[in-house]
Amino acid sequence: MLGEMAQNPHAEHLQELLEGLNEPQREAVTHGEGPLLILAGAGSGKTRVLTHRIAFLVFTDQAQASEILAITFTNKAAQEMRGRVERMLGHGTRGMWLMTFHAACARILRSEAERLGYTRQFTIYDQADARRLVKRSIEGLGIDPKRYTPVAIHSQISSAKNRLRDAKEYGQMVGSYFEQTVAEVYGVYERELHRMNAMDFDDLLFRTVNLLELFEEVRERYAQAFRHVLVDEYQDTNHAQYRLLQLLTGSPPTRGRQEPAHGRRVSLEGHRNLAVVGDDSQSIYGFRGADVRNILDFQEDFPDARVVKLEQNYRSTQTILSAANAVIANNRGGIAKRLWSELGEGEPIHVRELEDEYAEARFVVGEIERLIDEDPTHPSRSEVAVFYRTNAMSRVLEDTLVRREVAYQVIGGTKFYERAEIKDAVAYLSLLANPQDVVSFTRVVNSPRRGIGQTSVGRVLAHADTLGIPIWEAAANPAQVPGLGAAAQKALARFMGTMAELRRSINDDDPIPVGELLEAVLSQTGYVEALEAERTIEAQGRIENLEQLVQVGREWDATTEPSRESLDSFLQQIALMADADSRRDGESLVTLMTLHNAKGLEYPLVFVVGCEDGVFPHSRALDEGDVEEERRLFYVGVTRAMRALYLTYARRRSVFGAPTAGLPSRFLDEIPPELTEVEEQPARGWSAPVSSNGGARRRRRHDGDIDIADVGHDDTWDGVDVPATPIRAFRLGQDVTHPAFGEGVVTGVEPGGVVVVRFTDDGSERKLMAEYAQVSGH
DNA sequence: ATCCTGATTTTTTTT
DNA sequence: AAATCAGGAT
Repeated sequence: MLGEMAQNPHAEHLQELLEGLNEPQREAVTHGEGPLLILAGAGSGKTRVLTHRIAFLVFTDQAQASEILAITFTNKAAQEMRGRVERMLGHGTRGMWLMTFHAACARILRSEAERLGYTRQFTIYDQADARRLVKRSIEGLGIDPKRYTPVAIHSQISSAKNRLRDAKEYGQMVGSYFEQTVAEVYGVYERELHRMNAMDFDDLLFRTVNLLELFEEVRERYAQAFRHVLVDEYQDTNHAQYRLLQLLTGSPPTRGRQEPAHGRRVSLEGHRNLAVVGDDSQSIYGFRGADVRNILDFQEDFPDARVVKLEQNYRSTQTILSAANAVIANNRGGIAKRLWSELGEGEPIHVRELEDEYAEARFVVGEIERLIDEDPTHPSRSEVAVFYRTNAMSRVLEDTLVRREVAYQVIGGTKFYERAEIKDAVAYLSLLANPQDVVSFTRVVNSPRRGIGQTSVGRVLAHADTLGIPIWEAAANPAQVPGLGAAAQKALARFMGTMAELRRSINDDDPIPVGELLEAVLSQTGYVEALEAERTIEAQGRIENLEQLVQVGREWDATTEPSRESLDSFLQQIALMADADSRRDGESLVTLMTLHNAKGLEYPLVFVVGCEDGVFPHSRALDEGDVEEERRLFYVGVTRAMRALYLTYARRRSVFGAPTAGLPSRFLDEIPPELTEVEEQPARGWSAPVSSNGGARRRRRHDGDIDIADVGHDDTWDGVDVPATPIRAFRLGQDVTHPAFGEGVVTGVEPGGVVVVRFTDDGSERKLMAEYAQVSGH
């Protein structure tokens, strides 16, 4: 290898490339042909290894840029990795396939779609679209969607697809009435998708596997095109992805655990140049079909695989690592590894008990402010991250951050592309691109309202069904639709006239840029006009969102040649966009996200809130006995922290609006006490008005206040029993304090325990449930 | 066809 | 507490 390097024209680059890598890292980077397993503990520099390896392969002429397929977990990660590789190579990497599994599959399918009976304009349905279609399939079969919810059935179908089982195969192995129902729905759903020229997320993987299994020449073509395949986050791959890698790299003979043969057997000869990177301790996507065994069994799959373990951590203090090691040791099995760091002990892990989620948020924000102002290193807000188990938990944090005027960003939750107006606009484009797209049609046909209601839409759908024609064709001839009223006919004709005109602009020889098309759609369909007519702040916000979308379209046009294709790929990109992709760094914003979204990231200062049993580990995981995945998630959270780690829990937290008592997470007990610094709040009565020193000041109850109910456990303070959450009666004109909204005055008391409060902070008037809202009187 | 209201559900986590 | 949904009124 060294001799090879000496003669290499890129020799100086190579040397530079290997400098600063530790021994195992270097081994992984310079590994030549054949299978390679990199077991990369958290913070051990795996992205570095991946990017350096890609550059190494190119510099040593083992692969052209275009011969590399590198799979990452998010588009953002792919983007970042591409940037790094380009800097190392000193030139662009056009032609290198550096993307997510889903994006790579969509791209392959785009060019081979006809072989599977699709057109290249096929639509990609997201979860919500897919669910809607599942619901329709259920109803179409005359099954009560109350009995079996679309969510439950879709999740069964999804996991079947991840296991590469089609409806027929699924139907052959049903073991319960529920599964029998799923099998029937699955069959209808499958047919409907195909008829609509549409695929859901799982199909992207499944259909690509189908394609490669059915057409040996296609498989060969791609297998040869990708001389080197690299996969990041291998511990979170599912069976379909595993099979896909087999097909591309010519992988192991059938493994014992493998799913029963389906489709035809393909000989799996290939170059076997597969390098996977992962950490079984960070496998956190089991719920979505990820199978840790893929990484655990890699050495069985490839007995000749080179295995490299990266155990030196360059990210965190030894204290943080020791805590992580101790916690994860409670999981059984797994690949033994011991993370260590040269960064010194650092500060202890801060564990804090707070009264409720509001106190918790106040503590977190207060601590962030304190650190930014007082810490000698003067960290920027961008160095701070707050993690939580579920998206809903961001709300209280956000309220507090807004009130204290701390700039922040939230990753996830309601995504930009999931907002109704954005989905509508995109659905218009989808329907224009794919005239068979029934889901988009039903979404936009009466949005804005044009007098085409459910019944009329149903008639058009049924008509298209019976004739077996695309929905566009059925709708374009309203007179032929049986039973359609005169008014509906007219409205539909008018709508389809507009659509036909728009469609002409994309089929022209001189195709319209995406940005312009979007603008044309929004104005000609009357969408923006309808919003303007609403004259509400909300509608104004929607219009602004749409303007943003048009801007995204324009940016797309700036980087893409206008062609019929560009609309298709624009739609594909939007469909596969993830929350994590919107992350901005270096903008001095505190970052809020779920623990799942935190994978692969690092921050100097990390807060993990809601460390309570039932919250984290999540109660549902406890029910299902899957604490180990939750523990891995905790492990992921802890190992994101570089310098300081705060773990907080609340004694009381509102769940579904009802106060619930909580106990510290079992994971906290698993951290050796000598690594922590614990501060427990003195027990406190109820949520008293925030005193500026944050102290727990006991408030006296008002004479005449009536407790309607006692909720939660009793706490003791000063030896006096105080109900945890007393419910009180409110009087008009009374001054009150709300933990999130601040000071206010009661302007109304309504039946059913509702109080109306006008808040001084923002002048807003809000109706609050006295029973649940944490309002305290003065 | 559309709007309103009361009931019911929602919280795992996401490409 | 908020969002979604179904059923009924207009």
